[in-house]
Amino acid sequence: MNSPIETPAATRQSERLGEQIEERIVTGVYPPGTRLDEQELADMFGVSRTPVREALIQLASVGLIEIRPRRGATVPEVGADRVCEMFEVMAELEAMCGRLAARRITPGEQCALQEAHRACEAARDANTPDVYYQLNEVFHQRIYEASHNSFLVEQASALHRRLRPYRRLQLRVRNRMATSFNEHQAIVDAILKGDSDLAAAQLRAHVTVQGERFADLVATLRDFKAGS
Amino acid sequence: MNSPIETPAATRQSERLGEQIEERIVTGVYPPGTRLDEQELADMFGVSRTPVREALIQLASVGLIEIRPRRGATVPEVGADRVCEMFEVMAELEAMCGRLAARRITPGEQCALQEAHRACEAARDANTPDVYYQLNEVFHQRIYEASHNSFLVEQASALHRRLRPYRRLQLRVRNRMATSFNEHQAIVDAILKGDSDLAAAQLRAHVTVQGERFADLVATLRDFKAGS
DNA sequence: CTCTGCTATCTTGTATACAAAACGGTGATT
DNA sequence: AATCACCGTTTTGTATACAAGATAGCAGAG
Repeated sequence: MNSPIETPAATRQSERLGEQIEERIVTGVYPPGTRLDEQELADMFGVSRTPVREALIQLASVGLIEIRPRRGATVPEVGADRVCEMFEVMAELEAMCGRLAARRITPGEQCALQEAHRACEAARDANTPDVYYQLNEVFHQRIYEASHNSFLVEQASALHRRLRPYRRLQLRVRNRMATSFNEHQAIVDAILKGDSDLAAAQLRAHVTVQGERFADLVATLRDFKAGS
Repeated sequence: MNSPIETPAATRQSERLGEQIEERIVTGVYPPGTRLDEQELADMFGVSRTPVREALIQLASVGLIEIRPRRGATVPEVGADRVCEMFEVMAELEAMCGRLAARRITPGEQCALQEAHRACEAARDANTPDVYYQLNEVFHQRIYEASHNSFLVEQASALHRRLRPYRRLQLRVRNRMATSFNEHQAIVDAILKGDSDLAAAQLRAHVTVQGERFADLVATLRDFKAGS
């Protein structure tokens, strides 16, 4: 009934603009520190400044950009430490999803979860990280939904989305796909077994690892920079 | 250094408008279902529609109002079940704050926490629920900050703020103040002892109770309505 | 009498115009 | 030569004007 992605009557320009700009931010087209000139964006998208401003305000209130009064909008420098903080919170949110899912998951959702899991397995076997990455999103989304807490689903999804670029960095780390899948397996087992504490712990660890990988990566980059 | 309330260079009108409107929503001046007419608000605040729109968009992206394209902004009917979901998430966020605080709190923050706690005690002894309510906010904020995760502080603060009206409902429930203070005591003890698991559990319970109280209240109201 | 279709009005969404503040550059002074 | 002050330019913030979609009321048909 509800199609997963719906933009039916998204009549509002600013909505679309917001998504476009967000896309450019998370994909690195607008790297941190970029100044977002309203007129420039307006010209680029062929609209006036008004919808651009509305889009920027919306992005700002989600934390994706920073608007300082009278000084314009900029893509914030997201200090690595802050990203780690976000992973820390994400780990807890996912753990919570897992805990609730283990207790509340319905038979239908069990099937959906296993299906998503098997799809990941196929991507692993095919050694296609990009596909795995996408299916991984679905897998986690299934767990969110199984928590039967719509507010939690929204919060978790939002943060997950915001962390996407940093997770993407680790895509091709050695064996990451296989390791990730094994962790998924343990998570699925725990949830289906109804062991909420175990599911929470597994998910927390699964996400925490991602945060640590990110920290490792940053540290490596820093050393690289210092050494050059 | 940082004064608790600061609006130093809040040059942007929409910022101020947003706070004003938010205040009216959470205090019930604009009850759920209210239609927020842009022109009306503009006239009321003596500004044009532009800043009003910006304020509304900001509120919408935080979830405080709902904007349906071409159909205006309304204060959403927040179904009781959704509020319960929010309390469920809040409990976990606070638990996380407690867990981290127990591990990371600094001596200075220990003092600040105890100070806030003693202030609550005074309010309890004076039997002044309104004062206790305010000091309770400070107390929880202290714990947030002691987590040393600024992102978490932001998230927790935002949700805490959003749940304010529902927490307020329980202010004068019998013995609530005394019970709350006792729970606070256990939380403080756990944090100062450095027992992160205990601190998390205590805080989770402390918040969960609030959610349950709210559910009780709703159920009571429903029965009352049905019986009348 | 009810239901449907049209129209008038109102409200939202977007564009443009105007005011004020911040930024940059130039020139004078020490 | 360096620093500070002043002025012009640029950009944000707000107001107004205009276009298009939605709502409500009325009239006519069944």
